[in-house]
This record gives sequence, structure tokens and C-alpha cells, in this order.
Amino acid sequence: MPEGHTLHRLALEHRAALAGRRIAVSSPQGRFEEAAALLSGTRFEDAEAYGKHLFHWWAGERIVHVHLGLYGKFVPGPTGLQVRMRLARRGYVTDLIGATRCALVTPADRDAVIARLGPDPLRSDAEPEQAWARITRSKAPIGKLLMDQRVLAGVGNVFRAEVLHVHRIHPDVPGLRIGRDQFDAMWAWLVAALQRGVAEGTITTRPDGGDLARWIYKQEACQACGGPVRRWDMAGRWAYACESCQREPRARRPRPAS
DNA sequence: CGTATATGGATAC
DNA sequence: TATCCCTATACGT
Repeated sequence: MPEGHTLHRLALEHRAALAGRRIAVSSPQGRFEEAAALLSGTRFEDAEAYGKHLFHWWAGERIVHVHLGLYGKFVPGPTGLQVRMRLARRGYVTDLIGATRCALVTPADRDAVIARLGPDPLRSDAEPEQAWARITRSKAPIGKLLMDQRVLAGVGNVFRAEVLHVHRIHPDVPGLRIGRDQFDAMWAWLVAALQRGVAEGTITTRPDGGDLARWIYKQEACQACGGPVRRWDMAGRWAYACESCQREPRARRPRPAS
């Protein structure tokens, strides 16, 4: 579930449900117990998302930094699962499960996290120029660059696969071979697609929609041309491409025998 | 019951 | 590049 839209949606939900109130905090599983005891009963000030990171601001400049990782999530509670952090008030309980990070940090720590991140298409203060600067001088494949949170914050495997397919760009194309017009189009598409994800709570990339409607991510056939989808390991994550719709920069030729 | 999979990232070599 | 961490669920035996 968690690409950038998920975290922004959670920030909105938590702000609406919790901000301005004293909130009960606990850690049934025990791994957040000390911080929970410190925070419980104090005032939840605000929630903020940056890329795939979520920050809960509590009274006294205490911040809880949450990163969901690959399979973390907030679920309506109380559950009987392994709950790292439970936030509760009368009428509302949410349970954090499986997060890769849930820690009490300082404002300086939060600033340091954000300093490592590239522009987040969901934030109005985003400067796409910074992402372009890195992409256009990198020979790394665009498929890797889009997943690199230092380049662009919030894009994960689904949005990567979809944005490249929509723009007919092969994941193996080096960043420096991406045209400015292509980057601008991808950025604009990502802004809209991520916003749609925030509104809908899921990643739907095809206009004719339907739940889980995607052009290529986890599809057996390319939803544009019907051709086969190629899937391969790219730095430990599955990359997807339709070799017909998304052309490689240059054909691979067998190395001549020497 | 085991095993594979999941939209991520830090750290070690 | 490899390994490890985080937890639930789907599916095969």
C-alpha cells in the first residue's frame, strides 16, 4: 500500500481525527512502549507527510517519525495484531502494524530526514528543478532514479512502472537521455496521479478506472497494446516494461567474441 | 503446516 | 551487490 499518496492520506486523516486533542498512546506489542508512556495523554498537534515519511507532532516539540516500509500500515483498532503504536481517543482508534520505523525524534532529526529527500510532487513547496538536475546529469537508468528518494520523494514501484509506461519510456533509459519535455510531462502526471491516489486511497492510473486498474504494474498483458509484459529484477525490485510501447534507448547487441 | 509475496530502506561488504 | 528488518496474508501440501 505505501507510496507517497498513502502517507499524505494518513496525515490528513490523523490531523482530522487527532489534532488539538489529548490522545492515548500505547504499544501493545511493546516495541514503542517507552515513548508511548511519555506521549500518552499529551496533545497531538499535527500530522505531516513528506514523501513516504509521516511525522506526528506532539506538544513540547516531540515528533514521532513513522516509515511504513514495504508492508507497514495503519488499521482501524483495536486489533489483536502486533500493534507497535496505538493512538486512541473516544470514538477513534488506529493501530500501527509492521512499520519499518516508528520512533520519537527531535525537530532537528525530522529536518535531517527531509534534507535527504528530493522534491515531493504532493507538496506545494516542491521544486521539480531539483529532481531534473539530478536526472539529467545521471547515467543511471531512469527506472532506478525514479525510485531513489533522494531524487524524487514518494514514488514507489507502482508509480514508477505506470509513469514510465504512460510516457512510453523504457526503465533502462539513462537519466541523462531523458528530455526536458519528457521530465516535465512525467512530473505533471505524477502530481495528478498522486493527488488522485490521496483522494481515492488506492493507485488507479487508467482513466476508465475500476479498482486496481493499471497499465502495466503486475499486469499479464500490456493494457495499451495487449502485448506481453516483461518483468525483471532492477536493484532488488521488480521492473515492468512493454517492449513494444516502451522502447529501449538502443538495442542490446551480443558482445563480439574476442 | 510450510513457503512465497508485498506499493521500502538501512547497513554491511 | 548482499543481507537484514518490519508483519500479514494467500496459497500449496
